[in-house]
Amino acid sequence: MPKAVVPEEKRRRRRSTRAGTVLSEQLIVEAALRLLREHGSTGLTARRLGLALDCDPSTLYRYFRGMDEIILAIGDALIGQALRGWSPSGEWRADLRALGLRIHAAYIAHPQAAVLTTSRVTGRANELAADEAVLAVLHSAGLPAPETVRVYHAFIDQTLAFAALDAASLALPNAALRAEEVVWRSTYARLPATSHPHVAGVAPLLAAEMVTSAYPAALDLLLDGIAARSAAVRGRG
Amino acid sequence: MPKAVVPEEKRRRRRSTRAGTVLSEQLIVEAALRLLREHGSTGLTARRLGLALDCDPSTLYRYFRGMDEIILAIGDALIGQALRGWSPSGEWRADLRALGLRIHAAYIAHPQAAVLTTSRVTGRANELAADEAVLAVLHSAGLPAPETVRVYHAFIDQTLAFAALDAASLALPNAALRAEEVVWRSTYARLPATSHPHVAGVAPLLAAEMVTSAYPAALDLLLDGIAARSAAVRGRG
DNA sequence: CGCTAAGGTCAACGGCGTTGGCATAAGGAG
DNA sequence: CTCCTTATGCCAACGCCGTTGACCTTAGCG
Repeated sequence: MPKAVVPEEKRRRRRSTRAGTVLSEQLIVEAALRLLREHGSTGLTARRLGLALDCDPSTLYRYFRGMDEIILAIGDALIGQALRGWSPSGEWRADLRALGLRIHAAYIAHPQAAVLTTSRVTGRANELAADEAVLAVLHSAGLPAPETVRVYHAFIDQTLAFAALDAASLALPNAALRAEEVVWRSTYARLPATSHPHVAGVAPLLAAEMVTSAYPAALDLLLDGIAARSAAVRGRG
Repeated sequence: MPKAVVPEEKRRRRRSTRAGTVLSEQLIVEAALRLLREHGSTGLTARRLGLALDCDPSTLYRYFRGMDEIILAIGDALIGQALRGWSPSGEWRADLRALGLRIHAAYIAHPQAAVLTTSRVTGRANELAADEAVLAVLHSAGLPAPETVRVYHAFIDQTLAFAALDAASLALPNAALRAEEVVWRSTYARLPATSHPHVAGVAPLLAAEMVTSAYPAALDLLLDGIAARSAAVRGRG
């Protein structure tokens, strides 16, 4: 086994596999994303990856220290996509909203991958860029520094948390997904008004609401909260 | 293998294992929680559970259809703990805040278990009771029904999503946890002001803030948002 | 008291991540 | 053009995993 994996930019000798293809980190990550989409969030295995790339599973260890490092590389790719092409407009509320929706959307576009990566912190370039962008936008809202940091934390964690939660629903195997739908349509819709009056009272609305993501609504509520504090600060100051 | 697992309340014959202990669903769930706490969120395996209970792993299949059903039973137990002893005060904001913090706390008390269960919907009794409680509280805030449902969704998903995210951090293996700490103290704290001025500007505040949960702050912002809308409705109505 | 079947045990299957040893060919040095 | 080094591929194996089918034993009912 390699004591240390050769970093991608230092690779000189590129042998081809028995099938003739030449491997690379990028190729592996792309294959992994494909496997995840096709086989679900538990469908990414070294053996399957080897099968998809037509190489021996152990070959992967020449590129990554283990399966976990492959997962981190996938997460890095996702967060990179989120901010690609974004630039601030100068209006803090619109910018914060756009940032949140973009990050959320990037994860949701690959739900099975998101499930594995959303709660991992890497400290890599794309993550840092996102944090800087959010703090820059908040700066323009005019809050004092401690409040800014608190709001930043709430905003970024809420975004990641909802991405993880929504991804988990989307990534459920079909069988489990239908089981959940059945729960909503049968259990919740037929709940007797005597025992659960409030649920029963809004059951049809619930059935329609719960199949969508609550993130946009939660984001807007959060932004309302920030706006209220920002206004209060300006009123005092 | 049993075609159908005998439900707990119908069990008559209770043989003891070779070790003399008599099994039950509750005993198994308790052992599972212990294993999770001791060995991390990936440390719950049928073989280990058998070892802990001093029985053959296959015996577990007399009580649960598989590992996944054991995980659901664990989740059910957690959400049961969250609401035990709670009762509404009548003041919607205080009640909603208490409910959110209680559910969050119940999951956080068992982070390794929470990681496995937070994003699962079971439609079981405790889950329904929690939903009814939240809707009842929101009803007293005086929002129109569609708005109530939207706010309910945002509230409950925010709570579960943060519980999952925070649990994931707490449940990290010690090695990974220290690695993340190092990222915060080294990467973020030493970021040059030229490339990341806003991060650099609040770096010390960040280091202190990011090791805590953002849920209370995010919850308060959400409540602020709800209060603003509730006030607007009352102003119009 | 004797029968039935619930609930225990055992052995085995196929799959997993990971590793050490080995073969081979890429690419620099002369 | 040839030789040497070593990066990078492959193979076989280890010890886990969840799950299953066959078997045995004993609790509890008639």
